[in-house]
Amino acid sequence: MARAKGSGLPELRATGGGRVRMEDVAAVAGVSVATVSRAFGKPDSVSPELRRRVLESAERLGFRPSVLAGSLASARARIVGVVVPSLLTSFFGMTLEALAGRLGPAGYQMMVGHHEYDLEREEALVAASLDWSPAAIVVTGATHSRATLSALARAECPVVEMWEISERPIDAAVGFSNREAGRAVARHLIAGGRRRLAFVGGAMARDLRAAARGQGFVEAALEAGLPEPRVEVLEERSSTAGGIAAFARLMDADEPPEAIAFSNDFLALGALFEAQRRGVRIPEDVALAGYGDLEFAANSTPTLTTVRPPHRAIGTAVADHLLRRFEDPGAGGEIIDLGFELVARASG
Amino acid sequence: MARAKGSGLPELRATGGGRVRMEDVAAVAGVSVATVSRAFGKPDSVSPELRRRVLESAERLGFRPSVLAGSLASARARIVGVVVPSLLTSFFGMTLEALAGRLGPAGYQMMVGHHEYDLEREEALVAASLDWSPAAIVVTGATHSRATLSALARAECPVVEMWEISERPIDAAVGFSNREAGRAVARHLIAGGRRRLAFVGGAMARDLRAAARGQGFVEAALEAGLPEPRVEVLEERSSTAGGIAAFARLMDADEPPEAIAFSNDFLALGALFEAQRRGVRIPEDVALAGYGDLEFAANSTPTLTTVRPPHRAIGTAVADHLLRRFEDPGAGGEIIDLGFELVARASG
DNA sequence: ATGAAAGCGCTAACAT
DNA sequence: ATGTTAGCGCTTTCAT
Repeated sequence: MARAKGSGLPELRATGGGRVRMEDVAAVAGVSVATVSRAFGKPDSVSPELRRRVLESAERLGFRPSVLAGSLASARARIVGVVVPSLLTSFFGMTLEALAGRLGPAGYQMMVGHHEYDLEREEALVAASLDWSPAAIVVTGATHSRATLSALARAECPVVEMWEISERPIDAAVGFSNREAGRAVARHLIAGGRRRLAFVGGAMARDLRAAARGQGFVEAALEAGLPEPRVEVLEERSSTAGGIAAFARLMDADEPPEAIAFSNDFLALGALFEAQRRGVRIPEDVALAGYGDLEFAANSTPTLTTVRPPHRAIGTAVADHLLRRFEDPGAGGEIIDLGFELVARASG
Repeated sequence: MARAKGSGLPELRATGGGRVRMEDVAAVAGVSVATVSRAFGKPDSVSPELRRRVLESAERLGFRPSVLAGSLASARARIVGVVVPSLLTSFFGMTLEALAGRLGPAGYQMMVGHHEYDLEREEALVAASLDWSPAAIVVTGATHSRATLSALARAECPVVEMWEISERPIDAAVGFSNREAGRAVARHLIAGGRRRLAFVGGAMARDLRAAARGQGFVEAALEAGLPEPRVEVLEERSSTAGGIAAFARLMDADEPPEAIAFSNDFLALGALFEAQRRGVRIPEDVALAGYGDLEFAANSTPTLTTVRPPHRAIGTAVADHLLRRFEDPGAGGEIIDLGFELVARASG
């Protein structure tokens, strides 16, 4: 792969093999590589005339800076590693879209990984992300393995934990209190006159935020002087099938609950399906509440009472926080509580 | 940030500032950087003894190779750029999870971007991906802008188009025929004795695969000698709200259809909700069919007839195809038709 | 099997 | 404002 070296003649390079480098652009524009680099990186530090010439030459040659080389030289890659539990739910999808929506235009790419609520896999993903010297790393939740924690603490970039807020985050946290969300649902159901409550949680052993909601739910019931709610723990996460099974078990008990809260709207949807089959009236016979405020919750028959987490807002806030810190490396982490919203509808 | 240079003493480096480089590991292990590089990159080319020493020293120092530097030096980054329309539906989520599930263990990271079915945004995402010199790039669908097409054609890496198969893909294609899927639904409904058909499509102007299904649906109806199906095009994609509105419009018409196919299960779910409200019996009064075989389709009341696309299989097949080509750079693109499955249930 | 040395393509001091 | 010159931390010939 022959290539003209040194102060080349300002000719167009032959088509074909070999990538176009800054050196080539510099030669054609009649400037140094530093100027070309500046014209792209900090346009204001280059005179309008030269900037024009550089950009024009670059355009003519079809030059695209190698972000790999740029990252290595500047010791910072415009990558943000994002680690979420799953790519299947619209929850994290919303957050990712909001995140990418702000990060993309700012020139940052997302490197995404998912771990199915497995802390060991999270560990591997965090390590893999860190290997790229990312500009920042975003993880989900406030609970991590020892190794993840120390890797994150050692990281030379901003670290944000999202979807849950803890008192002492590693660096920054953006989310809301899942426990409070659980309490809010219980209080709402209790205010509706229900006394025998139940909670159905999907994969709470691994999904610690669902577990936190369940915990808050039970707490609030006890504080209100009600009998301890029955808690059904499902193996799977968020499936209508799980909701159907749990609903059936609960309603077939000697003393069926008067209200059931689910850790996910899909679970509640399953209960709606099963209630319809059984002729159980919602909310007359039993009140139902979900979590997530997925699109169908507002349109089901009956419409579903649920909790709306700040999915998009989390993504936007994380992005804004990071962009601010990229601009001002002096800025530190912060805790941003975005809250949640209880959406009372017909089901309970 | 002081750092010992030259042939250092084989001491442990001081804690704190500065990253551990191969040079440090080499010094401690008493070998050259080349050997350290080989010990990590091609372990078989290093004697067992030295390999052990290198790995041990690396471990002791907490050394992690800079993949940025490695990528630059070898001119290939272990990144796969993946561009999907959306991160909100489990369709692409499934594919992404399957893809990451195979690519991750092989040492490749996914760089994900979404474009909301906007070909211009796809163009930008493809360009941004290419800037990283990825090992491969995966895009969704077979239709792209001129610029995207030429950028992809010029790319020095495998390019795979997924979720649709075309006769002449840019390089490789993994998916199924959306048009055939539409035809299959129509044939199924017709076989059930329905003659007045309708199709409800979400955002078909942009979601070209949904449009292809609609086209196939209409074609099959005409071929069967039926009157041309009414086609309702919705602005939004896949919402129960849209399904409700379309169902209402269709059923309020002078001659309501005997069967309705939707471009998405959520649309059909909305119709189910609305039918329940109106007391319209499914499938007695009107048959309903969806697309996607989302989890709830098997559990709704009534259960939903739908088409199951090979979401996971697409991800796995794309990953396998790529991994094969990474091993054997001589291998070329291929067209992999994974088919789809019509799942007949109670709704139609 | 191992080492020496030359880059990979760019950024960032440091000069001018 | 622009150019010169070191690297960034690896991989990879090419020797030995």
